[in-house]
Amino acid sequence: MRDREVIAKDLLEWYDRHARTLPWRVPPGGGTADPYRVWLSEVMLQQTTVAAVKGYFLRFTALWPRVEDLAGAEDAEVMAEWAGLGYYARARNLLACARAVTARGGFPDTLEGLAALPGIGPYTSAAIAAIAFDRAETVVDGNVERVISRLFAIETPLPASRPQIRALAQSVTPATRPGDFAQAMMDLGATICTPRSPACAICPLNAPCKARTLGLAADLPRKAPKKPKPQRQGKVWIGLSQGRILLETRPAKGLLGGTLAFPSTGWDGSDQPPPAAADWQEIGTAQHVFTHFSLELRVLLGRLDSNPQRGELVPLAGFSPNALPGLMRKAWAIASDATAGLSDLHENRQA
DNA sequence: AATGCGTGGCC
DNA sequence: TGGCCAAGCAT
Repeated sequence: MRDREVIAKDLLEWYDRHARTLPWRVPPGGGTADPYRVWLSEVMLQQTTVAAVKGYFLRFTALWPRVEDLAGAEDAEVMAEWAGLGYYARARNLLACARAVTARGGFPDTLEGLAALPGIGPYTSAAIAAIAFDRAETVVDGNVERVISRLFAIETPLPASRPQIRALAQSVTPATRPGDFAQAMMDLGATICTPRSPACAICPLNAPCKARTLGLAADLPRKAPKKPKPQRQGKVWIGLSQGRILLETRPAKGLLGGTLAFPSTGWDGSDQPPPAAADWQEIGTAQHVFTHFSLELRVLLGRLDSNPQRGELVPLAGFSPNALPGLMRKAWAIASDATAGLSDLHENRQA
């Protein structure tokens, strides 16, 4: 048996004993999983931790058990359920994908067919093809990049090393149980071959691992230096009027695209006046860190004198901060604290 | 090819 | 505590 085959065999034996139990997962050797659940979980897991995804996955599948159910949901409903998970383009693409899949009568079962759908790229198409359709596709995500970089002691920094990593990952992908192999690589990366202080002593691949042999495991993969994060500033207006609160749906593209939000300005490239005349008072500052900048958002609270020029007044009784993205939840929390004595806000807030 | 795009947890 | 990191995709 060749070295590369031994790697797959040893990893699958480890997975048979140590696979994590996850809501979207079929036990090792249990065959293929429901493509809808595989797809939904993989999209949610893009750049997102398992711990953060679990609750969202359970709520989505309870609300929409089949892809046809999700396809029939309203845009705003899906955005509200996604709120807090981040990377909101995923939610918009999720719905577009569900509708495309429903229109064509089910998920395509090939890499190329899957990759043509919105929100499904090289990683996700390979994951669905392998896990749901038992195709011998090679899945390359952040875990696989780390495991392969160490296994073969690749010292070229990411992202330049990607082509080499992909070729080596393909060379260890087995023809049988490709889905279990993909999930095994990810479990290994998540639990043993971790970014810092990898647990080489209990790793099923420690014998063939070149980085371990060279004492380099914790130093790989090397990465190109990151750019500094600029600091941005902005304002957000939380407007109240007769038991209603002023909200708007953000433009479909760009920062927090398509999410429900309080009107704001200055931090996202926009430069806007207050959305309405009101006794605006600055009550605090929300601190938030996005992928490529940090933000100080000054929170203004006011009672409207007249109808707003943008946004929509929504009854407080029908408003839940859970439908807002994280940044806007922080702004709301500041307003909520500042008005602890005001009945207007709190009689409807059963936190 | 490099950049834009969230959030929470970790040490 | 601030930087780093997590099952990437679109453009």
